[in-house]
Order: sequence, then C-alpha cells, then structure tokens
Amino acid sequence: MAVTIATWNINSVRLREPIVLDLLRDEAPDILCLQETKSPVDKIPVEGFAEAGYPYMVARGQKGYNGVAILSRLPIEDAGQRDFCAKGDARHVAARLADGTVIHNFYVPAGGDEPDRERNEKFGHKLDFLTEMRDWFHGGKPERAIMVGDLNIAPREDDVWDHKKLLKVVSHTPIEVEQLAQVQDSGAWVDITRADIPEGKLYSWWSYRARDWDAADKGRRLDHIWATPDLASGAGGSRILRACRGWEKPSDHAPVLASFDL
DNA sequence: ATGGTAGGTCTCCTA
Repeated sequence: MAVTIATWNINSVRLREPIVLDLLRDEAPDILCLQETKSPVDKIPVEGFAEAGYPYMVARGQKGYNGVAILSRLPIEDAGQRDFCAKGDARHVAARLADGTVIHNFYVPAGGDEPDRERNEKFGHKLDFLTEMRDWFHGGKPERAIMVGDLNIAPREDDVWDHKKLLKVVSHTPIEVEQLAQVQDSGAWVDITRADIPEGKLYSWWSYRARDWDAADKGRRLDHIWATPDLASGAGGSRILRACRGWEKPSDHAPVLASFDL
C-alpha cells in the first residue's frame, strides 16, 4: 500500500487551520506531521481536520510553545513520547500504523543565536537533545520506522543558501552537523529527501525577516524525512512545497513530502 | 555590524 507522509512546521496550528486544510485538500497526504503547534492538545481544531477526512490524531502540546501532532486518514494508535532532556517539552510523539510501522515526529530545539554552549544554554540544550536522540535510537535499532520533523539543522552544503556564510550560524555549524550525523548513524536512518533528490540546492525554511524571501532565496533545509533501510527501499516521490511559503499568512517552513510502500 | 518579522501571552519569550 502506498502511503504518503508530509511534515510541516506550522507555527501555530490554531492560527493556520485554514492553510492546513488547504494542504490536506490539495495534496491529500495520508499522514501529516505538524510541529510548533503552540497549543494544548484539547485546543487543536480537530473538528475541521476530521471533516476534511482526517479523523485520527496523536498529539502532545503545551501552552504557547512547541507542540507536535500527527494527523491521519488511516487508523493510527498512540505510540508514546519521550521527554528529551526531562524538561517537560512537547517535542516528540510517535504513532503506529495498523501494519506496525512507527512514525516519529520531532521538533528539535532551535538552539538560540550563539553557537557556544558555555555562553548560550539553548545551544547546549540542542546538543544534549541530539545526544539523547542518538543514544535512544542506538539502544534498539529501529525497524519499519519513519522519522520526520523540524530537526533545525541543515546538514549539507547544498542545504543552505551559502555554506561558508553559515558555518558559524546555528543550524549549520560543524558540531551540529556532526551530531545529526551521529543520530542518523545510530538508527541507520536513510535521508529519504536526499536519496530521492541527491543534487542541487534544497530548502524548507525561509526567515520571516527577509524583505523578499522568494527573491532573496536565503533558505535552509531544516525539515527532514528519514526512514529505516527496510522502508527506504520502497520510498520515493519526495517533494518540498515551496509555494506554501508564499500562501496567505504563511508558516516560515514549507511542507516536505515522501511516499512509502508499506 | 546590525536588524529585520511573526506568534503566544500578558510583558517579553521564542523562533
């Protein structure tokens, strides 16, 4: 069965319910993973999503910050969450499909402005979060698993608009790239987007602060879809929907999609 | 070198 999965940092699910519904109508993914919902779970506008054909949801939330949700038109069950760094943040949740496939939805800390954990505790938090991800996946090699989300790291030179200019900018520093590689190795994860689209610049995020994000095109690929090797062999159809960044009242992130043969 | 915009919440924090 072909299953299409989308991931999108939505930057407030309540404010952006209309464009979530537009995406569901236009692209009809089977599963949509959202990050930065910025809403308690009981205030997510589930009625609209159910009417659009997505009656299933697994989510974690808190007031004002963070928050992750998995919307589905296929039955899913709650597969729990991990409280990374024991801060009580809603940054991870997992769902299980009927065939046993597990989908992890992550919102990795952005890490603040200064790439120095001695001077910026948010950067330390980000590095600690990545270390805990690495150790967690290493503990039990995942199988039939997909992991998506806003990982807040653009690993490759062609994942950013200017590699040299961004070497000291949080999201593309060598230590972050190295730690993300360790997370990927620990679960034998395949970067599905780059397996499908190996060449060329690829971005999923453009800052709100740019005067003309489209013309300047100073983007970064912060949003990822990974899968274990058993599922990667049947994956394809990767896309990043740049046009959504230009929609009315947009998120600063664009949706990333991939299809799997499950 | 700097400041630029956006969202949630309640005065400034986070991205």
